[in-house]
Formats: sequence, structure tokens, C-alpha cells
Amino acid sequence: MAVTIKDVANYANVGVGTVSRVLNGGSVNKTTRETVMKAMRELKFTPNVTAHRLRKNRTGVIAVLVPIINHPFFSEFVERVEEAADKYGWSVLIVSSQQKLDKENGIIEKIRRKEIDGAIFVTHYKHDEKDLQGCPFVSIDRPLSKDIPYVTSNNYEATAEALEYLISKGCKKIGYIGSKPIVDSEVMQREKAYLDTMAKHGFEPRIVNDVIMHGEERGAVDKFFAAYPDVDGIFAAGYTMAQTTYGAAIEKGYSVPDCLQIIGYDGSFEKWGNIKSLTAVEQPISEMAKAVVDLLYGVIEGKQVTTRTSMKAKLVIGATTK
Amino acid sequence: MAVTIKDVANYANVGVGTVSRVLNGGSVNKTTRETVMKAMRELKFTPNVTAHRLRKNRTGVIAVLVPIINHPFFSEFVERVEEAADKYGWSVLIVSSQQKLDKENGIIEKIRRKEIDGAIFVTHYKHDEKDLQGCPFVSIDRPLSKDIPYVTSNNYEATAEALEYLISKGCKKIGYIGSKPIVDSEVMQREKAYLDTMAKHGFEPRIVNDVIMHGEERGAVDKFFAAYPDVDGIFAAGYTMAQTTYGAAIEKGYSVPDCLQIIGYDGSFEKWGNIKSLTAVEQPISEMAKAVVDLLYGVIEGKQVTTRTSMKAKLVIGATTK
DNA sequence: CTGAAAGCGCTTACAG
DNA sequence: CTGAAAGCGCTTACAG
Repeated sequence: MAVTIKDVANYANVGVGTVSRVLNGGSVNKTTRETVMKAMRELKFTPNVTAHRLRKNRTGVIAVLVPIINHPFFSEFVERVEEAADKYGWSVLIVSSQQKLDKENGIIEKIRRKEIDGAIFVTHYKHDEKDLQGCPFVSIDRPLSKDIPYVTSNNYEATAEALEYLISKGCKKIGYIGSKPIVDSEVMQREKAYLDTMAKHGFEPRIVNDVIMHGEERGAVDKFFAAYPDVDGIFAAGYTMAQTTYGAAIEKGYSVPDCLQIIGYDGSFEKWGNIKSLTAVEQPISEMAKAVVDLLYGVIEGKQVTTRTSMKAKLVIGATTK
Repeated sequence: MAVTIKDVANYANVGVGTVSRVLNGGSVNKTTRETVMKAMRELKFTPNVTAHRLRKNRTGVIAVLVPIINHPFFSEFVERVEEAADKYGWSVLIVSSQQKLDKENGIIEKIRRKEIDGAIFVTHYKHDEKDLQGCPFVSIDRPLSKDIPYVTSNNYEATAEALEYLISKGCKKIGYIGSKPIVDSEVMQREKAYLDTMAKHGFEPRIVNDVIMHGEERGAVDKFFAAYPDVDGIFAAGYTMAQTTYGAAIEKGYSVPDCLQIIGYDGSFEKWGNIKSLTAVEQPISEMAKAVVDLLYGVIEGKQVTTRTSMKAKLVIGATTK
């Protein structure tokens, strides 16, 4: 069969413990270490992760919960998580919960049963504090519960910057279309930044920010245009919302960006090469994924980790603004 | 710690072997089995998968390779695979290869090193026959290599049906826009069905079917419209192609479906609620995923499995046809 | 049908 | 720093 730690030990004339120690960075005499490494190379040894996991009481599996997978932000996020998780030898279970509580509870239960080692929540649902006790969890944009670490981006500043950009391009009747999170989340800073910026410039706010699910954007967008037909700039607080806004605007006869400028959050239309590229606030998805995976590793290993990590989003100019 | 097979054995006054046998469906005396099951229930025993895997030399991880994850067909397929894999206690590693050979070879290498148990290829790349020897592989739409099982849909019949539908709705100048697979694949039956149907009706073919990557659809679509501006019906042989075709057609001033009718393959635009829903040939994604996972299980367990499994796609009428 | 024992490939106190 | 040994939680011949 495959070559094991024992074969290496025999070949190098040491005990298996020693081989294990060089594998795990334990203290080993320098020349001994070299002999062992040489043996590993010559025998083409690769450690058996399953045995390692059994000994360490780990499964090597983490879960990532997203509301929907077919979405520019979430799908890229998930990809980056897979890449970052590879560093720890983890494989990742993708759970697309579409805001269904039972799927989320299923994951919590799996962790409890030790079927997976931990989970990353990108979904927004309210959980019982005590269900989360002692489980290795991390999340995006909001603390799952007190003291549970999470990664976010500078929602407030990035949104304010985007709005100032619209204003600098001549917009005076600026609207905000969003999808309100079910639970307290830093995503709400986007709306706050909008209100503050409008107030600062003396503009009256035009807002539609309801609690809706992915796939229900059109209703919110139609409601917005019905209420504020005179709008000349829109900040759409999510990718799907921006795409829907753009599509509806074109249908309704608005000329983009001449009469109506649009800025979205995340992603760009150019992906499929079929519509013009969106001006958007882009979150550093890759860095956020890496950070959240490292955080989860820390939690699983019982290390001290920072509770809140904020990363910088930046405005990327596309063709939906002047 | 957690309750183990040993605790159950003690509690039920039997040997651990017996407990293991009831767990794995070995032959056990009926009343003994009941005593053991009762003990498991009362002790809230759940088997440790890692130990099981170590003993069976399995990792419990399979990979699924897709060209791109943010795509209606592939993302749903991947979700269904996750669900189906759960039945075998597997977790699935999602690899988005965007037709990059090194990622695919990385997976083959992982299987060789026993880091994963098997893989499902939805990507289309040419691999060395001998690299695939003895590895548990299955695929979609084409045999990865001789005798390697795969699942497909009735591409030919479904495409022919879609074209007959266009013709029944008055189309006479029907085009085909596709993305040609790099390797031999049953997807090519779509083009064949198109050519046959055109010939049958005495229509002249209008085809653009180049080898392109996801994200490069717009070039093909523009090329098509430049060559055949008089088109009144289009069969777009993939979802992204259909979406791009629709977007470009609207931009170029075609009225859909009044002057130009479009049928796609897979997915629908309505997902984001922003554009009209597509008339499309829908593959039975869930069934295909289930079938391919069961196939992989068979291959891993060394069972005899059927080489080709074909499932029925069906035409779903949307708003892009009359 | 069933129990005792060996072993899957590692890690980790325990002595030295 | 290092070796021998126990043990992680299972499965599987081997006897009976």
C-alpha cells in the first residue's frame, strides 16, 4: 500500500515519534531532521490525513453558508474560501440556505456532532445564543452573536464615497434601493451613509429598503421607480439589486448614464459581456475570504482572535456613471 | 468525550464487533440487533466517520470540476451534487477550473495520493488516457476516456424539438449560436440536430459555433448578427449564450419575440427578475446530479456500472418566443 | 451468530 | 532530543 510514517522511520533508522515530530515541527535534532526529510523524499511519503484527523479529533471539513450560490459575490467568495481552506487541508461544504433556518440549524447540529469542524456564516438569520455556544463559527458583516469574530468591509465610507462620486457627476436626486438584513448587520451602514450624505448636501432622501429575498428584487425596484420617477442617480446596495435596477431602468426608458447614473455594490455586469459594465463598490472578496478562514482556524485551534476585522472596499468606475 | 462503539458494546453486553456488524448490516441475531440498537439510541451514539474512513482507507471527499461556478446550470448542478453526496456522507470539493488544465491535473494528482476518493468532471478538457487509469471518475456529457461512465441528456432530440417549436411559431431564418466543446462531447449533438432540422425543412443554416471560453460570448454573438442580420429565430446552445444573445438583440433594436424569437439551453432569465424569462431546453439537473453521484459511488466501491446514462431534457416555454 | 484481537496511520505523554 | 508504547474509534478475518 501507500508508504507510511513507519516506513519512513525504518528507512531513516529512527522511531515513528521522531518522524511525527519533524512532520509537526516538534523539536528534533537538525541532522536527524534532515535524514528523516531525505527519507520522506526518497520514499515519496505523503502523510495520511485521515489518521491525523482521527488522532486530533477533527474531520477536516468546514461549512460555508451563503444565501444563494449563483451570484457574483457569493460564488466568488465561496471559491476564495475553498482556496484559503486548502492551506489547512480542509474541504468545504457549501450550503446554500436561501435564508432557510432549517439548513442553518442542520449545520449547527453537524458541528455539535463533530461531523464538521466549523462554519462560516454569510447568511443573515437570527440564532439562539445558546445554540452557538462553544461552536467554531465566524461570519461576514455581522457578529453571529456576542464575541463571535467576523469580517466586514468599510461599508459606511465606501458608500459615502460612491454617493459623493454621483454628486460630483451632477446627480441631485439620488435614490437608495436596498435589501434590508433580517438581523443587525454592518450592511446597514450603507443606508446610514446614504442618509448622512443626503443630509450633508441638503438633498431629500429617496429610499426603498425592504426585507426581501434574492429573486424578489424586481418588486422593490418597481416600487422605487413608481415613487421617485424623477430620480437621476441610484445607489443600489447589492449586485442583484443593481442589475435589476439597470434592467428596469432601460425598460422604462431611462437613458443610462446620460439621465440616470447607477452605482452598485459588488460585481459587474461585464461578466457575461452582454450589458455595460457597472460602476460599483467592490469588496476585497479574496482578502475577506482569506481573513475569515484564518479566523476560523484560530477559533478551532482555540487561539485568541480579533472580534472584528474590517477591510477596505473601493469604488470601481464602469459605464453606468458619466 | 463522545460515546463510542465500545460504550455501546459494554452497555449492550456484546462485543464491539457485534456493534460494528449491526452498524454495517452484517449478520446479527435479531434480538441481539435490537438490544444493540436500543443501546445506541439510549446512549445517543453517532459513529465516528473519521475512524471509519481510516479503516476503509477513504477520505469521504469527492471533487466536482466545473468550468465556472457563477452560472445557472453549474451552480445548481453543484448544489444538487452536494445534496446527493450527503447520502454517502461525502463532502464535496468544488473546483472551478475555467478550463485550466493545471487545476484538473491537480485533482487527478489528489486522487492518486488518496487525498480524495473520486471526482465528477463537468469540464471539457483533454486528458492523457493513462493518467485516468484506475481513478474513480465520472463525467457529464462525454466519456472522459473509454469505459468511464458518464451522464448526459438527449441533446439531439431536445434541440430538434426546440427548433420545430420555432418553426411552428413562424420562424424561417433560424440561426445557431454555440460554444464548441474542446473535446468530443454529446453537446455536439445540438449542432447536428440543428443542421438536420434545417435540411429537413429546406432552410439554409446560419451558424456561429466557435471554441470560446465563458465570458467571451459577446464576440460570437456580434459575429453572428453581423453575418446574419435577417435572422428571425435563434437557438443559443447554452445559457450564457442565450442571455448574451438576448442582450445584444435588444441593443441592436430587434424586438423579442415579435421579430426575433430566442430559445436557449438551460436556465432562465427570470432568476433576477430583471429581464423576461427565456424559452429554453431545461436539463433535469437534479436527476443528472443524483445519477452521476450514484455512478461515482459505484465506481469507488468497484461495482459494475453502466457506461452511458441519458436523461430527458424538456422544452420550457418562456417569453422569448411567441 | 458472536467475541477477542489485530490493525488502519497517525500523535503524544512518558521515560530516558 | 528521542524511542517504545498506548490509544484515537472503527472494521475484519479468525476461531468458536
